Amino acid sequence: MTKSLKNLSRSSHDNFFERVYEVVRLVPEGRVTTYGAIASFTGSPQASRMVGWAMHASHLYPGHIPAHRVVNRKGILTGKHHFRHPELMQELLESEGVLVENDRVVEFNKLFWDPYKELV
DNA sequence: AATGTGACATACC
DNA sequence: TGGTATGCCACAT
Repeated sequence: MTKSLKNLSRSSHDNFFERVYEVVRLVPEGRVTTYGAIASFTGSPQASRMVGWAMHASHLYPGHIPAHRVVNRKGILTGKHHFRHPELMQELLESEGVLVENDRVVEFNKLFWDPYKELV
């Protein structure tokens, strides 16, 4: 993908992105959440693509954003190719105790961290 | 200024 | 069951 994203580094005013990052940062180790859940929770239920976009740009933002804990609604590691190397996402997850099999989080239903349920 | 393109999700053929 | 269309929003062209 050809997007340099360099301009994002100046966007300290990006509410949407920041709210996304805020939620992602709250995901505990050993748990995972989804693009859709974050989109809903941040007020734009249909902006899940933007959450993916935010993850892609997350390395340009201050602080640590555990982008590897965000998967799609089936628990598939759709974003793995955007890490430094394709297996890093899985490695990070497994280092937290999240097992991954065929690019899918094992027991995704149990490990799913729903902001609505957890952040009341 | 307008159009295309996504680490997605849903609704509807 | 499976492809297509669309919403969302930022960025590239």
